[in-house]
Amino acid sequence: MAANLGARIKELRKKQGLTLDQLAELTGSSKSYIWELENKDLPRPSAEKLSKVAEKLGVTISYLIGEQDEEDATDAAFYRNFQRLNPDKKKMMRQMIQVWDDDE
Amino acid sequence: MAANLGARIKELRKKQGLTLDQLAELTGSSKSYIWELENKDLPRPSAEKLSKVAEKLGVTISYLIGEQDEEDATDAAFYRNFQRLNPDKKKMMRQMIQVWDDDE
DNA sequence: TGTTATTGTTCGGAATAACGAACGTGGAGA
DNA sequence: TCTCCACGTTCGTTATTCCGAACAATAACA
Repeated sequence: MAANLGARIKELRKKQGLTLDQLAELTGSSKSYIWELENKDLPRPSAEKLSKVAEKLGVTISYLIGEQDEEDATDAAFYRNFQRLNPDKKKMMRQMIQVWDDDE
Repeated sequence: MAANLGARIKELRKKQGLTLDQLAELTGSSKSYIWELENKDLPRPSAEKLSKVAEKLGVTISYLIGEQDEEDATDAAFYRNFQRLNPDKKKMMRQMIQVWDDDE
């Protein structure tokens, strides 16, 4: 599972110009463990740890685990916008999707 | 962290009328472990396991861990439905939100 | 080049995730 | 009441997480 979890973390970390130590500090982990996440064959981190890492790197856990591909990024962006809507507008969107969900 | 993770899992499981065995089967876990998640003082499940549990229960990991409140969970549910739409419908939703995003 | 920080890597061990299998419990029906 | 059966709980074991601290490599600059 997620043979590329390490690669994704490393890529995002470098993109933000962070060292292992810094990311470790930010996420309440040790740098040796962050290194393991990036380099070990089969990392199976706790949801707690990975959640913090994902948050600091600005992605979701699903993305890191590999359940989400690049294409889903567009959807994720839509979702962030949706969340900012006021309750009335959210409600309208929900109703709309309800209808569409039924056909097909 | 997440003193209520167990409570949330149990609540959602019951709401769906699932037994420990059934949820275990659905998520590739043992029932004894699902029980531990629900009842142990400080469960610290792997992202992998929790991800599957969250998926089957129709919520996000963040919600289970307690980083998300009820409203966010509703939004997340909406999002999952959205993702299942075909591209055309997604596009319409995006356009709609675009307009609404502009005002105010 | 030699020296000093800075960053990355390895290692041993304590804590615990996750399992299977045994055991307890409550409720439906005879 | 007694039996059966579905469901929940406990327990012992193995593998893995996650840590700190030591060690290695790289960068920066005289």
